[in-house]
Amino acid sequence: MPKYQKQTRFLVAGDCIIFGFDGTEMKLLLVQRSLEPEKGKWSLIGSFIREEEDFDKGANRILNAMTGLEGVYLEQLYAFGKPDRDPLERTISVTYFALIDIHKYERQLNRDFHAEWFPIKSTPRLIFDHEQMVEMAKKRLRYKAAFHPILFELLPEKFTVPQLQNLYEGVFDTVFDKRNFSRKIQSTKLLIKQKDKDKDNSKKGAYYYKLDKRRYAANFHAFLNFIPNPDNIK
Amino acid sequence: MPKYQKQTRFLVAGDCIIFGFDGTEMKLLLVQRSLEPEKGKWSLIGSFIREEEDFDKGANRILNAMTGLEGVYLEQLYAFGKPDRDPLERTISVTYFALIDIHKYERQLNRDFHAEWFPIKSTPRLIFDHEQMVEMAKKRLRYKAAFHPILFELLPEKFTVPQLQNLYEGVFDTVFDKRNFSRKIQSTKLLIKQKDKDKDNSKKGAYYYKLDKRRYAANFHAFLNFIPNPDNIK
DNA sequence: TTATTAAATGTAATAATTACACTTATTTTT
DNA sequence: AAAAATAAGTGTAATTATTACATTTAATAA
Repeated sequence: MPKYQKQTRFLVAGDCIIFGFDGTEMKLLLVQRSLEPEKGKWSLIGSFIREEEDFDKGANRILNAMTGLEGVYLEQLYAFGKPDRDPLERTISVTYFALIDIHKYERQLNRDFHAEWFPIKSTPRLIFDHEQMVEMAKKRLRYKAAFHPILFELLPEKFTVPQLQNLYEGVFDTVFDKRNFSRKIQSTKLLIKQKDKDKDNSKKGAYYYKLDKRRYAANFHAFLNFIPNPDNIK
Repeated sequence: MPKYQKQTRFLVAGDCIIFGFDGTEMKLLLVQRSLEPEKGKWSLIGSFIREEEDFDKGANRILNAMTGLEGVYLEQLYAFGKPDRDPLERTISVTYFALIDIHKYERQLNRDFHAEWFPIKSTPRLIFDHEQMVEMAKKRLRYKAAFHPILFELLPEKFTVPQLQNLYEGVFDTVFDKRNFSRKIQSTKLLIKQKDKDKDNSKKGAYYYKLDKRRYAANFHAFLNFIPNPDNIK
């Protein structure tokens, strides 16, 4: 192992795969790249990691600059490092995936970038290896959601059981029996029923629920096996 | 987002958390560091990533240099990037965990390093953030092993059911009922019973089994929920 | 008032998990 | 040669979780 002095140093970027849910389908927040190469093409949101910040901090900075949000669910996904992934110069990308309540997103916060939500089922071509990153993020999200109540991070404070089911169905790209789904979700005791209903999506209206945040924090790890077989589904 | 030219470049290392199983307990392969800072202290096996290689290739190179092995199970764990994790100069570490058949390891392959197997329950102090890396690797291994038949990677070609149970008990730091364990492992149909027995560990002897590699490859993802609740165990 | 829509709810059959104890093969001891 | 010791190997019943499946209800629109 040689001395530090002889080693090559690399550019390191942070890229964020940002998921949102509009009540009906899963979406991905993308931007049009503002610099060469590939200027104007669709891209994940990213930036170079700065000298004094770690990856978590960098990812939070990137996310905040683009959405104005703080305290968002953010998890390191993978480090991508093919030597030629950026044709201009070798750049490592440490990727994070984020789950945000789409309603809290402030449109066009950052005037320098054109950002847009795309349904995950119809995303545009992305630069470099960003499509591979998105695929990996989708897979990781499925996995995590099969074992932990992570998808609540995508919902507003008040939501209905049918909305929740839509969300799970979107993530797992399947349909669930609503009686079984309801029983299973209720058995977690994470939901607190509200007095009022959402009347926008049906005549009868569906009761609103709130997440029991205390239980959520306490049971996050104990939620395992919500979806028995995420790989086998469908 | 600024131009590439203004950005800082960082050193990037690959570090490997290498697990082995000696038939009785889980072990970790560590080396005494050969360069300053912290020269002579125990450390994970690592090296700087080279200009032309990606992380997977780097991790394989590191592993091969230290053990002589190829085609080993190797999986990216996490990218560690605290600015001060290496006091000499900021260095990113992309970590990998490896599962090897300890019997295939050739002792003192590399004369430059003093490498040693430690029981995972009694490892020495490690340099930098390497202990944190090991903790994360242990946790990831548990998770993965709860859902996929990954632990076979640690076993020799022929092994007995009691050995396999020891392995699972070591990884999950618990004990299982041997009747239930045996039934569950047999139900996967991944084991092929041999005619001969291992007589070293008991008077009666335990039948050897081999892994059905075809089924293993085909069902790796479908093995889910072998251990229902890895977090809750014990 | 009737038709329409989506929400809410229960039960029986099947499958998976758990708890639990004795017999067997072999070697070691007396 | 018999008895003791050791770990391997095996079965069953009780409990719990999962699946499959259809009707009623509340509210609005026609």
